[in-house]
Amino acid sequence: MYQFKGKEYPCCASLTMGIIGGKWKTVILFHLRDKALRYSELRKKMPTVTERTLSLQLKTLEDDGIIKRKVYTPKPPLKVEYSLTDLGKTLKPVVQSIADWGVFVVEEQGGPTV
Amino acid sequence: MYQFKGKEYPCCASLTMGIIGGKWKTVILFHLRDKALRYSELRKKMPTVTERTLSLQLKTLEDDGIIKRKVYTPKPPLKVEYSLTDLGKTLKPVVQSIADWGVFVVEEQGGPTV
DNA sequence: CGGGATCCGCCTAGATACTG
DNA sequence: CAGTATCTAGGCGGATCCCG
Repeated sequence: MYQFKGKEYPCCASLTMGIIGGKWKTVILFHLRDKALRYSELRKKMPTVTERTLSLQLKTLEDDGIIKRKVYTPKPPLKVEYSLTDLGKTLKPVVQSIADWGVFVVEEQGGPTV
Repeated sequence: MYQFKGKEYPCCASLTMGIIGGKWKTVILFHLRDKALRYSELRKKMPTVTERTLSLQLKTLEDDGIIKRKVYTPKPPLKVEYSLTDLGKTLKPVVQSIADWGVFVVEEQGGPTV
């Protein structure tokens, strides 16, 4: 049994998936892997996600201590940037290998435009 | 846009997650990472999964060409073994890094029994 | 032994409208 | 600009029973 943030997981692999699993979280982490991004910048990089879902996933990642949210303006219009925490940075190799495999598979079978 | 098995993904990372995402698939792949296992052996290693879900996830992974199913007996009681395909073996580094991070996190914060 | 069939609950995520 | 509120649906996964 593995535990993290009060949740229990039957396997070390499922713990990680509990944190970065779901349809969008790895995509968010992938885009934040080497620079902070504003909310609107993330939306541009993820055109098919809804505002609500993006917002929810960001909050979940923040609660899990993977990303941090920094507000720059005291009053609207707000400027908010998201970036990886130190813990989040330890996920970079994981996210990278996930992303690499996606590229690998597309290049292997079928190929993209090649 | 990335494609695999007729499905479209907005990001290379989401493609991979489309294949190994979900609550159980990485756990299955983790247990199959270096040896073939029977259905009942997988169940023992994953006590909290239901038969239906395990069966469903195995079939999905098989359809995606990640694992293969080999039947050894012509009549019941059946002996069936699951193992990684060549494509599935290319996922081993990904699954390994996912599993490693789970172990890392547990050791970092809180620690297990230590 | 290794599942398939059925039924169902819950959570994830989508659509849309609205606000500090 | 960066979200929140509400409502909804679809699918994942659980429980149970049954069959080759």
